Amino acid sequence: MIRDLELAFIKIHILHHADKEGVFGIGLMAELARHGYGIGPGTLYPTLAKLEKGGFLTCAARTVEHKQRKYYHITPKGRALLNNMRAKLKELYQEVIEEQ
Amino acid sequence: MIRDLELAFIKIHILHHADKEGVFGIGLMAELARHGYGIGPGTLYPTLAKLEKGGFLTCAARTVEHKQRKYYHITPKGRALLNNMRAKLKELYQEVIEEQ
DNA sequence: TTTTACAATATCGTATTCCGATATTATCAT
DNA sequence: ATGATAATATCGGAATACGATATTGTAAAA
Repeated sequence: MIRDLELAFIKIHILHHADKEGVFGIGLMAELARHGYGIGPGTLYPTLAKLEKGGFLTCAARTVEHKQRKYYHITPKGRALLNNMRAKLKELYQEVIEEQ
Repeated sequence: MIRDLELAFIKIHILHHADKEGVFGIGLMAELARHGYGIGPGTLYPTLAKLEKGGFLTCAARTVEHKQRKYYHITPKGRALLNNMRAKLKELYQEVIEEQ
């Protein structure tokens, strides 16, 4: 009932980070935890897979620091979604925070 | 995959409006449509019922303009949630919009 | 070469949610 | 009473959430 609100914010975070640099599962979990968001592997990995399947992210396996990771990057379609959400976020911010 | 992002924003909208004044189903649908959000009765009414059940909104039936409506108002618990989401929204805004 | 340890990703099952279409309820005018 | 309209409620198939568990890949130790 409430959780989905956080999850939505988490997804926007993911798109935003995937726009700036490659992101991978565990790294994201740590980054999100730093921001006060909790998400476990059972939710995050299927989410990344769905974002890839939907064409918003691309995936490339790479070995870094002796660890096999799947790095995700944003696609043009993903960037379009992100920009769309940015616009909605801006509007929501203005209504819910600025004008009270 | 994407829809839930909009839905989260819609729920925050609902809480925000229910904080300012009484809101009811169809009125909300029109208001949200004005903001570019689409939500049908099959989603909105269960959502309102769940928010009430969760203790975030209270409900009072009233007859206005010859129409029987169920007006929802925010509760202290709902306001706490709203403020929590406001804080997260602010943080997200700063990260995703301001600092690019 | 096997084994061990560890990091990273993937899957499973139950409970919950979404939402278009349809049904139900309430009110007033005729 | 009857009809018209506004508002709310319900149904069912498809999709999602997520803790717990399993699987895969890498490198150092035995």
